Amino acid sequence: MFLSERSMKRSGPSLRAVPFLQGDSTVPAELLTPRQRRQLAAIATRVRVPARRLLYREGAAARWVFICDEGVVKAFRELPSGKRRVSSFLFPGDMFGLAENGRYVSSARTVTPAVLYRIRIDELSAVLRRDPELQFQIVIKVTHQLRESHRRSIVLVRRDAAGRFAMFLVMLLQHPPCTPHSTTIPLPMSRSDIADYLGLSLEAVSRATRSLTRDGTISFLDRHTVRIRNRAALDRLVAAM
Amino acid sequence: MFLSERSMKRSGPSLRAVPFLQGDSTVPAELLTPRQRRQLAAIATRVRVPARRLLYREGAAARWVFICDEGVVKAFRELPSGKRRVSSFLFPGDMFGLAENGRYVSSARTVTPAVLYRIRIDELSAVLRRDPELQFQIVIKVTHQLRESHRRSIVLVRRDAAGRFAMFLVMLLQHPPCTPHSTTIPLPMSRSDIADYLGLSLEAVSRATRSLTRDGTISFLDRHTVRIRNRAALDRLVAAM
DNA sequence: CGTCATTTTGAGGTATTTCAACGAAGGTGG
DNA sequence: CCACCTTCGTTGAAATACCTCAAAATGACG
Repeated sequence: MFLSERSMKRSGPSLRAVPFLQGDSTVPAELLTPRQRRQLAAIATRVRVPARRLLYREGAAARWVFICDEGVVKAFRELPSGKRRVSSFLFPGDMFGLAENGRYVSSARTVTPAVLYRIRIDELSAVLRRDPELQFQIVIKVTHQLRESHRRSIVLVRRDAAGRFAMFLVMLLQHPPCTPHSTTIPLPMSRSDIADYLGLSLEAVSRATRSLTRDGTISFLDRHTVRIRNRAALDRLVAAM
Repeated sequence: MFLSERSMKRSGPSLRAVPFLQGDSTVPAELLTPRQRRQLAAIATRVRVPARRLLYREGAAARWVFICDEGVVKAFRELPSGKRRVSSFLFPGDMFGLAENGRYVSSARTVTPAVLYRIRIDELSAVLRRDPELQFQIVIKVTHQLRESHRRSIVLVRRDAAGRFAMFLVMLLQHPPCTPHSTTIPLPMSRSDIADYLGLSLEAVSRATRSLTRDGTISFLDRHTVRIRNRAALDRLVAAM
């Protein structure tokens, strides 16, 4: 299916999330200890996947859970009308493929070339039941993704395309290779992926980017690289709701 | 703070969710065994809360996690503009109050009189680490809520108010006291709560309900009770996207 | 039964969607 | 290396649907 490698080569999967309890970092941190990573690595296969490759299809029998190690993946659903909705982008340290009744609830496709850890669901279940400490980190991670999903709901309700796009950019700043104050942001996904994620038409995204470019808030080095030129203006736009 | 009772009176908290692995039920099932419920009950306080009572405020130090046993609760955030967004309604069997860095990420308020299990976060952490089987059910529950949040994102992107409201009704059919084929649905929350949940203006919700009433899809027995008169039309509306 | 909050209704303004067409980019084969 | 083709992205103009503001009607509650 994919090019796979012995999982020993690396230290094992990592999970990034903000935990329940206070620890004054605002940046999502690595949750797992080296021991826990090795434990996951023992049941994981590290696979290297080219860009635009379908990982699984909505409704298919779910055998594997994935953890993203490098690259970007999108989880999406096709609507009856043929429209597509991207329910989330998965970045390094994100987990995806958690099923419902043994079936995937959305499809997944790589956006860029990616390196993934692929873990059989039954093996993961077994390991988690054996290692409460590791499982606790999974609880934290899933909860983190739940909070992110709630935040996205707020984005989707905004009526202005530029505001939504601005929030999208700030969201990307939370993920590697960005830091919260990065000024250059890679946009590996296509405009229509962004549109499907933000619940806008492709044209609306295009007009929003153009509008932000024209007023000097951002600029494009190329189509897949944004430069923030006026962070204050961007933050104002994000807060204007 | 609230009226509290010995937690012994009942069998303990219940959690409802669709598990990862197949089990051909489409209806969310009770996850916990009687033993697990007793275990949670041992560290939980059962509190009876009047309607419209604030449970906690966004940003406050998070000491407790809640599990809804009876009634309906809303989790919401206030936006800079003063607008309100309801991020979720919590029904019996739902868990809420999971914090980020020791702080609640949204406020919570009872919609109806409610009975809640209140559990100290540190005690819950301790119990979960001690009981992997129980913790596994928590993973399933949080994952379930994550999927529901993703489904809601699809609702929010719809442009038509009537379609969003129709999906809201169908969502309510998933929760007690409804069954998937119920024809009478209680709407305990106010129109503006629904508006804040669906990302619409209060007026848009009102017009949507009126429109659905006029064409005979639904009718109102009173303002808080909907009767589905044409299920096929409702389902068509839900699917039209 | 009166008061207050909630809900409904009306009219105009605004932003996005849709439809259509053009321009740019990337990949393939001659 | 160039031509060609397909996909992706940009731009323009009209239609649609919701939002906002304002006011009336309904219902809840003491």
